[in-house]
Order: sequence, then structure tokens, then C-alpha cells
Amino acid sequence: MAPPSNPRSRPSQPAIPAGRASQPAIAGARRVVSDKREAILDAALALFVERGFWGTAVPEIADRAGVGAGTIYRYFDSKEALVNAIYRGQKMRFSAGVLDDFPASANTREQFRTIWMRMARFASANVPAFIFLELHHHASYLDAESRAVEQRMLDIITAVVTAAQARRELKAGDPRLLMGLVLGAFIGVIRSCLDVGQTPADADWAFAEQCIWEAIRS
Amino acid sequence: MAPPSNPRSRPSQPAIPAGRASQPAIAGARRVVSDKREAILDAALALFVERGFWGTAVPEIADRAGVGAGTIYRYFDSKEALVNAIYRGQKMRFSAGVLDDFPASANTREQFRTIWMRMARFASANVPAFIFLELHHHASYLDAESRAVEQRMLDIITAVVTAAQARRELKAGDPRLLMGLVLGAFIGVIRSCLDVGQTPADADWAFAEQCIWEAIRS
DNA sequence: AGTGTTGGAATGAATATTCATTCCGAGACG
DNA sequence: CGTCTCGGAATGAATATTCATTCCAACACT
Repeated sequence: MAPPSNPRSRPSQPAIPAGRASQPAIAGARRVVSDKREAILDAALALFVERGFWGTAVPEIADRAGVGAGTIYRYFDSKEALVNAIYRGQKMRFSAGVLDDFPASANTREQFRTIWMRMARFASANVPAFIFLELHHHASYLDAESRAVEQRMLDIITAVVTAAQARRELKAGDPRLLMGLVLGAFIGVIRSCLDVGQTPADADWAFAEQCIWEAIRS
Repeated sequence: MAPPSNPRSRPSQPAIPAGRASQPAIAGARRVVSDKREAILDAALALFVERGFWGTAVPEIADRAGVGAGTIYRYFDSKEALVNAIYRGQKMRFSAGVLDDFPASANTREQFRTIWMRMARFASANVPAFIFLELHHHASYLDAESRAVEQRMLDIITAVVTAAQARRELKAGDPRLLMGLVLGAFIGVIRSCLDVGQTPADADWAFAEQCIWEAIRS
């Protein structure tokens, strides 16, 4: 009995009042709704960082967000959809923060400093978000689109690196290796600070940037 | 004639028959017991790497290890005790592989190469174990002793780094930052290869070693 | 040696708990 | 007063852990 088919119509979207972009000031109701969605995302992000995806219970997320457990399912189809929404949103924020207005014509030294410092700015201002992205890198419950978001950023940076190598301003070798080395070092810097309960200071970021530049320059 | 000085009197430990090694032919029994413990550790390590701690069900571990679910509780008090046993065991293996017979009197360049290449050797020969250690770094279910094992290794390397800085052969700065940077880069190299389904070749390790040396040398 | 006894390792179905998801009555809003 | 959002108890599946039972190798005693 009870065929697994969902008798209820699929309300596809969480049925947010679908606010026309025509209500500029009076956002009372919509604001509340929107705030709930944000509260759920924020609470889930924090808990996923603390205990991991499988270690976090949905009702816990609801409690921390100050909403009922059922409310979460008004905004997200499932726990997996929730974690994917967080991943995509943060990854795109990160990607935009690093790549928007990228100085494509600057020299390699400048380009590297730009990328590094923008990553540092994002990571310092959004420590939990950055750790979340780190922690869920390649997790089994990420869907194809979430992976695509990641891949898009990777492709862009790969092109930048390859171009710099062609100009002989970076060491020759597999671009993926160089990028993995840089990103790994970046994460290592954060972790070494977080392990002591601090977030890296600007001076730390600048110091590490110089170190890693010397690692990859030709 | 087989001094059976082993009456029934071992209530606390899993009570491996522990018979005097005087019955070469009958080693069967003890072998079986010991193998079960190993089988459980191996199966759990693999599954924890694949699905994470919370994502892995204890009966799954039992199936993979080829034992009954209850048997796991003859060897480990709980799922957490099991993950801690794996962590401690692998961390100590890693620590020994890197630090045993450390060339304390070699110059800094040699010392760095030694540490890096020994880490590479361990990581390449024990990919799942290394990923396990990475994945469970600072996990909430690790107990105090597991953390202590980690700390012990860290303290030793910190001393080496500090000494090298005093000789002005490494860049000045917080040793933790330098170490985090190096370890992070190391992990980044592994990940960049694993993402493509390969393990780093010797040439990759050597290349990365040279890069990172240039990052930290004074 | 042959036979009976026994301690305790091994098992896996049973239990109690926890979890993701659903459901529906109660309000808020217009 | 109809419509729509919330909350949180209800539900059923899944999970960690237990425990009554089976099984076997090593004595004990002939």
C-alpha cells in the first residue's frame, strides 16, 4: 500500500509570495518569509560546519533557526536540497568575490596577489561559509549542478594559470598541481589560525601570499 | 608440554587466547581473533573515508568486515571508540613513518626534504589512511587522547622549525603559520591528483617539494 | 587416546532510540 | 471568511547497541 508516488501536487517552489519586484518599501510579509529562509540557511550552515551533514538532525536546524521542523520543508524539498542550496549560494558568492572584475591585463604577480587577497577577504569575513565549502568539497550528496558551479570557477582560474605559464611567469607543470598547491596552502593558513581560535590577520595573509608566490614563480 | 599457565582469568580485554607462543601448529585460534579486530578496523577505515563517520552504519561495517554486528562491540566499546582507535593507530603510524630516525643534525634543506618525502611515501602507500586522518582532523567525536597523539607530533616538528628559523634558514614568522602552509600545500597536491583519480607520482612530489621549499626558505 | 565439561568468543534478531519527512489544526492577513 | 503560512506532534524507516543463544577449542578425568 501507500505507493511512494506523491499524491500532493508538487508545489515546485516554496511558494514564496512570489513578490513582484514592484513592492519597493513595504516588504513586511515578504520580509518575514525571506528572513525565515535566510534563518534556515544560516542555521544549517553553522550546524553542518560543527557536526557535518549526516551528524546534523533536521529538527536541530529548525530549533536553531527558530522555526518549526515542518517549515524547513516549505522552503526546501529535502535535507539534501538544503545542503545543495547552501553550497551553490556560498560557492557563487565566493566565486563572484574572487573573479568579478578580474584584472585580466595585469601582470601575473598582480593577478596572483589579487586572487589571494580576495580569497582572504572572503574567508576572513565568512569563516563558517569558507569552512563549509571546504568540508563539503566533493561530498556524495552534492548534485550535478553544485559540482558544475565549482567546475566553472576552476575552469576560469585554470585558464589564467595556463596563460601565465605560457608567458613563463609561473613554473611549468600541470596547472592542477599548482592550483592544488596554492589552494591547499591557503586552507592550511586558515586552519593553523583557527586551531588556535583566531582568524588570520592581514599581515598573516600578506606574509603567506609572498611565500606562495615564491613557490610558484618561475 | 605446553605450559598452560593460562586459566580463565582475563575479564577486561577482548581476551585474545594469548596462549604461550608454544603451539606453533595451533596458532589458528589466535590468528582468527586478531584478524577479526584487524578486519573491523580496515572495514571501518574504508567506510569512514567513503561516507564519513555519521554516514556509516555499524552493521555496514560488520558486513564489510565479515563479522556479526555484535562482534564489533566485543572489540570496541562504541562506534566512537572504534573511530578513535583507528585515528590513534594511523596517526601514530604516520608519525613514526615521518619522525623515526629523524636526521636531527642534517641541514635544513635536507630535513625539509626528508619530512616531505616521508610524508609522501606514507600518503602514497596508504591513501585511505591519509585521507581518513585528514577527514577527521579535529572532529567532534575524537577524544582527548586522540588529540594528544596529534599534538605530540606537532610539538616535535615545531621544535625543528623553530630551530631552523633560529639558524635563519627558514623565513621568520609564526612557526604554526609556516607549518600550516606546508601541510596544507601537501594535502592540496594529493587532492589535485585524487580529483582526477590518480595518486601523485614521484615526480609530482619532487616538484611540489621544490616549490614549497622556495616558499619557506629565508 | 577418548569422552565430557566448560569458559567465553561470536552471532544476529530484538530493542530502544533517533531521524527525515508528513500532516493538519491554528492562526495571520487581506 | 477564504487563503495561505506555521509549528510541532505524528509517522515510519533506520540506526546503535544489547543479549539470549550457538559454537568451539582447550582442559579434566578416565
